[in-house]
Amino acid sequence: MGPVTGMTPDKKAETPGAEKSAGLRHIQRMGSLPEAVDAARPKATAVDSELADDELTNLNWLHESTNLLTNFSLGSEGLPVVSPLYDIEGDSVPSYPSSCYSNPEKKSATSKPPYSFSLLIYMAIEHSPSKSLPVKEIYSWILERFPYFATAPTGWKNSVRHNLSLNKCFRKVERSHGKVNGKGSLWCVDPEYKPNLIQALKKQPFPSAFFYTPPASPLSGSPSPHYLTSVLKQNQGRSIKDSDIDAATAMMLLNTSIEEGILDCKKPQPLKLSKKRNYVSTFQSHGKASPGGSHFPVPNIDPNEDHNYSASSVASQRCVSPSSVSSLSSVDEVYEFVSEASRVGSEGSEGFHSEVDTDGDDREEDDDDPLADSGYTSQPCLAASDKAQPRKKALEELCLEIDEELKEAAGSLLHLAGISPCLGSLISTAKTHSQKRRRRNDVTA
DNA sequence: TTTCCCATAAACAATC
DNA sequence: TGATTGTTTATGGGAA
Repeated sequence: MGPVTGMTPDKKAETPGAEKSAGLRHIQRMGSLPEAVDAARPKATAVDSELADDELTNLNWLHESTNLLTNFSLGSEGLPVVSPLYDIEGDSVPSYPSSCYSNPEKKSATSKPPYSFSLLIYMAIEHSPSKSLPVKEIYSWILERFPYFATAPTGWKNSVRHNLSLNKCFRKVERSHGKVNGKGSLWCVDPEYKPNLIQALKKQPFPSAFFYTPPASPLSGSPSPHYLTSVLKQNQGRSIKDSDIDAATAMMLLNTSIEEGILDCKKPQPLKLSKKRNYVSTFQSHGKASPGGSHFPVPNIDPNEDHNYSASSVASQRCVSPSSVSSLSSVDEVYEFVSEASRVGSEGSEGFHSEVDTDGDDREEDDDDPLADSGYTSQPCLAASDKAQPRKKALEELCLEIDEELKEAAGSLLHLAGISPCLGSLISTAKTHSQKRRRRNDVTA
């Protein structure tokens, strides 16, 4: 077979519209959880839903998410959250302290990851620095994150390859000439389908631990990741730029960060997640797939048209209306919002410990971890003790640093929320404003 | 019950 | 030659 840089003839044979439809529908289903996981998955309480309704009308979600982002890469026990992609059932990369995952619900490493192969591949590829990986590397990545596959029958590799070949989301790219090792091609995510994959990710049902936030935790009052994913959803149809995708990936990471932070918490109320087949089509060109796909509705790409989601859908499928997200009616509100977000974010970090990579022997890719890209990988934590006084200056610098990161995070989230990029400068200004205010407070304190 | 999605298995060819 | 990679087809289970 000669070098192939595009889709297979089979893929090309389909009409673009049909392909998109197919991709969407397939992705709709990609988040399916295995029964075992589903059984342990929490169901949303009515209160959760109501809160979701209320809170979706303001920017609290962003406020809180900024807080969350502060702890982006910090587990509840100060352990690094290098990746969100561990088995969400609590399995961890062996090199990590098991205490981090000492969850009563923890299952053995034989538990199957709740991600479809498509998502696993997507995450693997997105996690790579070059956003492209050879099959072997994809294997490795999956194995590293999901020990389940270490003991699973080898058929999963076949499935991975099968997915790569059949799934329109993935594209084969030729390795650069002069390659030294390896055979086969690199695989990347087709940008055209990235939004679909992101949507699949954000639709990913999460197990119980994901959504429970202890009231007293620094995440207290934080909206469930669903709030964030709702915002993502709001933008689902837009032409998602790379930055969006990075942010979406960040959200994905955030979700797991939340998980990490709550694994030790009591069992949460169940979260009822419903899935609707609103998208029609398939990534896979199975013979069973409807040919042509002409009868498939065009995927909804208009953020204003949310009819892809049932009004009765759970909070995770609700969208934050653009107006609500953009409800900052004044600069002061923006000031207040950003300032508060930054302040809370900085303070919230107190509850989290220094991120020390206890797993330095593995994954050179950490350097390219999306978390790192987001600037949330590693934030030293200064103990709040008497000794902190001489470190005040350092602490302030740290706060400024964190502020900067928060600003970026907020910017990304605002962008995702559909708020005009012009707000970025506004946020910048607000940031300065908040910093000055904090300094004043420090002085008075 | 039907339809669709997904996982899995298998066969086969091409390439290293 | 064997292993790996990539493609394709078939099939069964689960969910809507």
